[in-house]
Amino acid sequence: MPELPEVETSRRGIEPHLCNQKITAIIVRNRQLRWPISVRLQKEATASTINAVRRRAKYLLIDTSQGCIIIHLGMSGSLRMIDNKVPAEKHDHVDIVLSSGQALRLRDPRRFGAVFWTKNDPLKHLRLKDLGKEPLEDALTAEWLYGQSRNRKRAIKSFIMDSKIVVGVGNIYACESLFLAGIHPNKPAGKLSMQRWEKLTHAIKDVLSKAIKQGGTTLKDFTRSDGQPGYFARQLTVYGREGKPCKKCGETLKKITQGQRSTFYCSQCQK
DNA sequence: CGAGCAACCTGCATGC
DNA sequence: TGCATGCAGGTTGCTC
Repeated sequence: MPELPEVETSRRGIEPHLCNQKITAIIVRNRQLRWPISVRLQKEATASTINAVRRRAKYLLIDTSQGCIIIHLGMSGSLRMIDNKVPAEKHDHVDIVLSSGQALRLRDPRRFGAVFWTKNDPLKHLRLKDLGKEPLEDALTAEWLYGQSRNRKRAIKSFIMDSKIVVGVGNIYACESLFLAGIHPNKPAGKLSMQRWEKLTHAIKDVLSKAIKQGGTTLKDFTRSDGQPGYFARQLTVYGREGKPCKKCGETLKKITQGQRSTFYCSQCQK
């Protein structure tokens, strides 16, 4: 159930185990993910060498000497490093087996995730080419968001979750960011003042980077077969806390539905 | 442009 | 114990 911090935490966890390794085999037990896994993946990536593990939005990019493996974890995907003798369990769909004797194993019960293979620039891939700004990069500024939001009537929550604008702000962190910035989730994006955009931009960067930092400390060993690599305890202020008191003012937190997703907020703190 | 909805799929909590 | 229901951290793509 990964949002951007989980994906970045996964990236950091697997990177040292993957870099400079040769891929000796790719085992696909079930190709039917969000999009079917191409047979070319096994044919063309086997025997290649891994050069780097990058991230763009919630996509992991495994650069190899022959092309790039693009992985999205969807709602329920997780990655871990395993000893390649460890038997696969029910939802373990893909193993990327390495010369070290380890393998990168993808588990995804709901199969909303995806694995793509491309020989071209992965950033030009159909699923990546129209993605918006990275929230943690300096290029994402309040000024830019303010400009993008002018004359837009969409609810602010749906606006910041739009991956054509800014990537990586999932349902949890959208709720948390809006609370931190004191902005009502239904506020039309185009009506936010520059000052409030500054607060919100800061809140988004703050919430995401703190979650990554926390993931980094909680996630010590990505190679163990127990535990749940990629997941870590979150300290949430509003998400999932409807009916409970606001940690700031004590008001009972509310839950509404926006675009088929649950939104949690405090009607006192967020206007 | 944007709201609303269905779709992809499985697991889990809840209530009867 | 079984069964039905509703919900879940993502994303695409359609209609109106």
